[in-house]
Amino acid sequence: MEGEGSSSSSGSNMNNKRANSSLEAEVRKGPWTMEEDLILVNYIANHGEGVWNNLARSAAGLNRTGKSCRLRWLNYLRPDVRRGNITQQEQLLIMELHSRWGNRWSKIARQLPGRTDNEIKNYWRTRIQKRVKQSESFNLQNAMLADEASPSDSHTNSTNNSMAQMIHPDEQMAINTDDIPPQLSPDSTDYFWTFEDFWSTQSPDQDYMK
DNA sequence: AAACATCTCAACCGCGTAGGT
DNA sequence: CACCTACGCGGTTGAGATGTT
Repeated sequence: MEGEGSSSSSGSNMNNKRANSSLEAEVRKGPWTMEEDLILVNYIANHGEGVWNNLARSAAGLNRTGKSCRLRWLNYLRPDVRRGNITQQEQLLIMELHSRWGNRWSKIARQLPGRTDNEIKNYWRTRIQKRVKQSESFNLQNAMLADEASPSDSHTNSTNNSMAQMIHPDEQMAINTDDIPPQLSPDSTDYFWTFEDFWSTQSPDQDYMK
């Protein structure tokens, strides 16, 4: 279904070293060079973005697929791409939107100007999801301990504090809980989690970045 | 200082879908 | 309606960076 041959090459032999093989004349893969970036930026400056396969064919000196060009532009070269750490505000928004929409990264990214779906997806997987998993096991341990200590007492009550209580007042404006449906949409069950899960692992002054 | 482990993120792939013929 | 092409999305990979022993 794709006209640019993505299916014709095995994913297991596609890094930079391999790109310098005899096949390079056909299509380059792997990390972009500064020269390639310049060619792409100049071409888009002159012709506008879109029609990526045309671009890939027409831009002299650029032996990339249209798909690769699109990705490079959208995720890295576009002037309005924000680079650098995700702010705490952005993090909260990502968490809220993910709880609402699941892994709809491009949809989430549209709510964060300058951030790309790829960046948000990576951020979620490497930072947030990791903490959620940690907190799940942590909560499980706590639950077991609580059951041993006082079987009649519900340990779940402790997680029923509203998220607003745990978030700095400045950040509460980013969260409109009225917009959050009572339950997730059916397609988001893979990554169901709660803010309580996340914040239970955080101390107030903790640095969220790296 | 070296070896090993873990993390990050740019880039790839496969798939679904929209639009044109 | 069937087919083809192009685009966009989400999942995954792996090289390089960073941390730990």
